[in-house]
Amino acid sequence: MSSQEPSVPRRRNPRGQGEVLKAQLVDAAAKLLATLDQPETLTLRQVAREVGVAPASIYSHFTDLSALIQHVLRLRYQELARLMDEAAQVAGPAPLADLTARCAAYVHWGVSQPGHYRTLFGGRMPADLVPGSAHGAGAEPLTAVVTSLAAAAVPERKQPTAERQAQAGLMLWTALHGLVSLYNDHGTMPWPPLNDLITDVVCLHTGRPAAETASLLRQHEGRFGPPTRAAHKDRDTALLDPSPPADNEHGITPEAG
Amino acid sequence: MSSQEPSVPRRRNPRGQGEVLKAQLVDAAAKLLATLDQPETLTLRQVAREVGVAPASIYSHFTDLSALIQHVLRLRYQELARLMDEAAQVAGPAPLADLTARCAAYVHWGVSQPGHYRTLFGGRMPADLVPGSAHGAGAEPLTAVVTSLAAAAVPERKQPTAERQAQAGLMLWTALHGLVSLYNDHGTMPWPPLNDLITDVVCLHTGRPAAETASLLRQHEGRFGPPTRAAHKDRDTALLDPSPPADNEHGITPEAG
DNA sequence: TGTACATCAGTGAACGCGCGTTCACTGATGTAC
DNA sequence: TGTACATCAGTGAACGCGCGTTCACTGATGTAC
Repeated sequence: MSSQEPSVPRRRNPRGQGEVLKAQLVDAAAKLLATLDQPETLTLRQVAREVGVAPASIYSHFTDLSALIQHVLRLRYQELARLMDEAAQVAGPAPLADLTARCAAYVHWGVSQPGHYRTLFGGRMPADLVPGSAHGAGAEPLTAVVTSLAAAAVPERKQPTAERQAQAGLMLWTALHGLVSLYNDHGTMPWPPLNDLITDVVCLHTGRPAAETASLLRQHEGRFGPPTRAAHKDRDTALLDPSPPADNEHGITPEAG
Repeated sequence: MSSQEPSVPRRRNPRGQGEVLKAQLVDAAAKLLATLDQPETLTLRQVAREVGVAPASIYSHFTDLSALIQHVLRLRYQELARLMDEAAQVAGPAPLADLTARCAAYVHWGVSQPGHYRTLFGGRMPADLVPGSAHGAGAEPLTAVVTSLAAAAVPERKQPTAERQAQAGLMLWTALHGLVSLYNDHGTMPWPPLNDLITDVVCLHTGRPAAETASLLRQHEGRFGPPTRAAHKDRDTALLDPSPPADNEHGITPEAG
């Protein structure tokens, strides 16, 4: 779709504005990572085509496709951290509100940008493209969740040691990650509304009643767009219930029989 | 390592034994899917090399690389279903024992065969290689877990409607999936023992006390090998704690700074 | 005011690679006569 | 018992593709004299 733009062959940037192309490359790579069915197959030539530039031109700005991708990665981690922090600020200082807001922001970001989520947390990028160190920025938002969970848990669930608190946080993170991953990868399943699932996760891990979390979640309505997925892949798999539900907007029949 | 075997150039199978190569191809593909860092990049020529055969020879037995992979997929789903059922049989008829056994089998299979787990549940195989329909066999073991959970939950957690039971099962599955995925993808993190995490998941989702599940899990010791990962990737990422713990067998320092 | 020059922002063609797929083929072996 | 033939189980070379990377280059534009 955006692969050919021969109509406007792109004017060369004026002298001193070389950085403009760099920004365009970052934007194009981000768009492709978000869009591609398999972000891990992103190629240097795809980025060049997207911008309308010769493949060799990328080397003026990045040593590598790897350097470009890592640049985008860092931006996405920052974006996610910012979104989670903003949601928490809107929610107010109460621990459960803080936790709910952060979890909701994480999940909604993950399902609205499946390609980016996969790139950051899917562990699928080739090691030579994205070394482990590139993920360091992912730690910050997660430690915030651990802290928040420790404060929000119901009294009889409070974890005595820091180690137990870390494990509880880890469990919450694995739950959120599993939710986003399966939601993105198996889109044709008859999923309940996303907010119901987020409510469930938060309740399970804090011990707080569902009504409390659910009403907190309603505060955020509109912040993350509609509670249902925006872009639906019809290539996805149906594991639990292969027959499409009648009254569900996710019920697209897979054409592969 | 197994890429070159020119010493024994492979004897052609005798007449009537053409199916032998077919089995070898399936074995080789399975081995590569289990071994490869990125199973989704498996190529037809890799399989041919692994067996020591010309790439064209594969077409005598499968129309496609896709057909070969789908064949392997079906076998893996069957294997996982069998392992979960066997574990449940050993555990006995008590609902919590049944559930714990199935969950433990799922998680241990997933972390002992990261490549296969990714292939089956990672949602990463290109759509043209693995259509959604190929995952149909994954439904059976999961519905068994849903049933088991509905029976094992503590009285005040019993879900009233079938719909709510399905959602509870979905949540349990997402938790297990998140656990296996993160464990496999972020191996350098200081993970607690796997059985502690399985215990946590089962407790969170049933409401049963931890001691009960933990003792049930001990029954299975030895069934799944040691509770710690067998093969450790040092390319993995460190999200929560980048510094290697002193007394932890997972603490391999990533060399990428 | 004119002009030589340096620099900037890229280009275009080429390279070698591994890939999926095709096609005509080969050589051993069983079988009919 | 001998021999022509059909079949089986593959092979080997070639194709066109997209890829990352390299290299010498081009053409506009600012700057020093």
